[in-house]
Amino acid sequence: MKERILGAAREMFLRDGFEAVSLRKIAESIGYTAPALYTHFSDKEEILAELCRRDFGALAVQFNKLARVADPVERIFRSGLGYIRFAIEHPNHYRLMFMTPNLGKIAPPTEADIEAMNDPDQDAYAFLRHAVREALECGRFRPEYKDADLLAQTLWAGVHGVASLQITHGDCPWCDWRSLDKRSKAMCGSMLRGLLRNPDDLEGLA
Amino acid sequence: MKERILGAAREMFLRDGFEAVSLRKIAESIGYTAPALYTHFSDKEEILAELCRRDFGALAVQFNKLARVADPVERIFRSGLGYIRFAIEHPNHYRLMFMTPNLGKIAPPTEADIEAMNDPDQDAYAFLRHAVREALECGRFRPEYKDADLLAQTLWAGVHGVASLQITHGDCPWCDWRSLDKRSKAMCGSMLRGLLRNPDDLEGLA
DNA sequence: TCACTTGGTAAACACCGTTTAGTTTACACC
DNA sequence: GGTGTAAACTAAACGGTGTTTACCAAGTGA
Repeated sequence: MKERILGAAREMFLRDGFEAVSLRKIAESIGYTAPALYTHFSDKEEILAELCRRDFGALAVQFNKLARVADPVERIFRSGLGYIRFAIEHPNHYRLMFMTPNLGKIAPPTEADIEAMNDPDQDAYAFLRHAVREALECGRFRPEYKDADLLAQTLWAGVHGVASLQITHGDCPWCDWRSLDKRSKAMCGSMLRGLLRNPDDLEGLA
Repeated sequence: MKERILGAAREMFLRDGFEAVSLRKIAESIGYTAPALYTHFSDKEEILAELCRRDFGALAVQFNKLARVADPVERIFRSGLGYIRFAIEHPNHYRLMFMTPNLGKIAPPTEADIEAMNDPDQDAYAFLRHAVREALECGRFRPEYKDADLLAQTLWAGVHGVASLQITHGDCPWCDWRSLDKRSKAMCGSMLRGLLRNPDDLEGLA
């Protein structure tokens, strides 16, 4: 039934990418025929959307394991590096979740979703925002930065930029890339130092 | 002939996106039939690649007009904001050029391309690297940052992150985005300040 | 027993990128 | 001038796609 479809679809999407997987192949791999999928999903994109909804939580779990550090600034720094590593280790998964503009048409979040969105254990963005808020409350950031959401969104954009450029153009012969490790640390280091009230807080991390 | 194909393809790609445009529609719009395109291009992606090759230069031109500022740090800051604005004003164009992983298979750059790649007037990345190098030579950056390419790539990734997240998830009901303007300035401001030897250099820009 | 829903199939529709075969055109060469 | 050849184009087809339609079989409640 529904779970088998999602399982097969996830495996194939992650291995071959969204566009390379056809409904016929998904159906065949679990012994069904293509139109059968339409009794459970309204179209191909809804399968993708359902997978994304579920896997956002999994990313957050990995996040929490990865970055249980007392100091919020160090936690943000490590989260950034971990985020990029996650993206590069699961490029198709990452592309599915953060580089495909198909979430605009999915249903708006339910109340349960909103609750999960605010739980740092279930949502990676909430995890980041929580750390930012902690650092803000300790007065670690410069006084002109007060909005935890703005800062979290900016930090997220920074690591997303490194990750997505690597995924789409990492092997482009036109680009003379520095190593991904250097770029990741330069991004997390420079962005964070630019936010900090005392730039020396970053000593020993970069 | 070839120019008419490219002209029609550019217009349709930018209006409807790469996947939504079929070879038949391109051909029909200029009075040809689909297989005729294969006389001039080996496949659909080659049309895209040729368009990208040409339009990279146009972006650089817009860049040069936009940011003729003496101070290299201010120039970098303004370039970043201009870059994001360009991306958001031409989202399909931007997606074509920087968010589609199809440039790996196009031919490696020729000698003329390499020359253009190093000319700040013709290549936006060279423009950015040139400004970074200038700032480096003036001793504006912290001593641990010495590699102009690494810094240029990091700055590029930062603005690309803001732009691409806005394009793919800008109207996502799950995300409670701050304004694009705030996010752009927070990105360029924090990243640049984190690189600067004297953070006060940024006063009056943000 | 009978209506009705559920979950599936086979066939078809309208496309897609691409290939093949054949046709027209123009131009170089003996 | 006749002829061979290459280029530019078309009509038809191939295999594939997401999706719809029509139909069918099993289960369920009245």
